[in-house]
Amino acid sequence: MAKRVTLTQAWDGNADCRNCLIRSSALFSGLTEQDFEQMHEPVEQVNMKPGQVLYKVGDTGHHLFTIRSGLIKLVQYLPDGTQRIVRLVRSADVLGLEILVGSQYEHEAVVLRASELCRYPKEAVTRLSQSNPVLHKDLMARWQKALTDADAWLTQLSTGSAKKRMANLLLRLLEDGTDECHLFSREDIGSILSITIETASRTISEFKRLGLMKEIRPNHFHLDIAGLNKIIEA
Amino acid sequence: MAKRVTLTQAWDGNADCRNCLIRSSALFSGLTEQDFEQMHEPVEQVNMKPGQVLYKVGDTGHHLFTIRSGLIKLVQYLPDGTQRIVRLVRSADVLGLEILVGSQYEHEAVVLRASELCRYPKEAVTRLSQSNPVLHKDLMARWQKALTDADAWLTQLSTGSAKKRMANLLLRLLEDGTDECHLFSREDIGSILSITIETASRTISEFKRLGLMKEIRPNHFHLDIAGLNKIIEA
DNA sequence: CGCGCAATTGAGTTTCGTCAAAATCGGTGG
DNA sequence: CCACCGATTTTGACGAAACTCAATTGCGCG
Repeated sequence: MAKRVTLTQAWDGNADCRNCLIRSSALFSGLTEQDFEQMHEPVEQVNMKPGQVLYKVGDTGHHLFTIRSGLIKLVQYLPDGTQRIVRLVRSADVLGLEILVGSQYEHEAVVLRASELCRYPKEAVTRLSQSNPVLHKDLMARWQKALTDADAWLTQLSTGSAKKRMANLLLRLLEDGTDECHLFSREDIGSILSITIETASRTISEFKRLGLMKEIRPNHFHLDIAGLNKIIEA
Repeated sequence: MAKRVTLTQAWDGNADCRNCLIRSSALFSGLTEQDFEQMHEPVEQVNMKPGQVLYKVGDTGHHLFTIRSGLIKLVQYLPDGTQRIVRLVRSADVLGLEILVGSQYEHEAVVLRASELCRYPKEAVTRLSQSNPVLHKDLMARWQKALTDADAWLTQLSTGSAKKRMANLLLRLLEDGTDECHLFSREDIGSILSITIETASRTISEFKRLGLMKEIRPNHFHLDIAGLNKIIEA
């Protein structure tokens, strides 16, 4: 699953980071050649398929990840055993920041759509974040983004009626630039919105009936953006 | 509201930070004398009373705060105008981290219980976080704590039945070491748990009837911790 | 073709929100 | 000290929303 990169290639990796097509998502785009030479372990690229688990709650973590493409869910479990999805991470987000502070992951990270990740050794991130101001600033920005996302998750997806929550989720899943979106299983939708799969299904059916969404192909929808916004504001 | 401290006194402030009784809550406890000398603006202590507003959403922020004592709510507003409390901050927490990245506060910060705060100039924090490894690490730890809190807020206070949420809230409000807790207005409880004030009131009444909580003095309760935990796990 | 799993739909129950009225609390002024 | 006022809280009755349990449909895959 992880494509090994040798130490010399790590400098190629450097070039990769600095010229990365998805530069905004690479953590190490601001690093110098020196920085890379001091790394004991190279940055590796990891490709994962839907359903695979990147890490679990309580795993001792040695790596952080950024997402180049794809979609991953972060899950936590409640005392009564049910699961709750607390965040979706996608291109330009980081996974595993928590291990810079503690040593264990706090979520279970499960792949929803085939994903390309970059894997960074914790030790290197810790050390370089102190010496490299660009990485330092970038790291803070990503931490803050995660926090802002968490707040939005709470206010948009966990507050109000099922219809409002669903509308918010749909709009949030819009492929950028279009008015289309992919959906995933009703079970995942349920544990995002904190509703049952039946309510999720019924709400979607109702939206289809109202013309707020049209199914183009299985789980791929065209959305009536204005209409959904009306529901949210109502 | 802000007690001015002169530049010379800022060095006293240094001593204060380093010997702070609530050391864990002071941001600058790891700073050197040099660090303090380079500061253009001193650290100030701010005292605030219930109801006062520390900052609002969109305010341009020049200061971060730590809480020495007291309790503050962070509020965001929904599209339909209702408000949602997204976090409670208390001793050892930081407020306003977001301005290290953006420039505006993302919440409205309102005092719930009389609070003593330390106020740090953004500029100093930004600069020192790069040069001082202790502050650097501390800052990351606090950012992560905010994120962990946000996740727990979601799973414990925004998921499940009103009874479970209320039980979680009560246990979370326990004064440490005791089995007692203060409550605040039903309206605040409502916008923490995302329920109406009526449901909040009814749930509390029911808990009292079941002997899960006894009102010692107004809004001050003795809790049946084991009993409340049973509700959560059910 | 049929099996298994996910999604949908239906019926009945529970929970929660809404609207309205009563009770309680805190403070003010007579 | 008490009476009165406004605001908050509590309680009640009703309706709407969401959950539960169950049956049905639809779909992918062997």
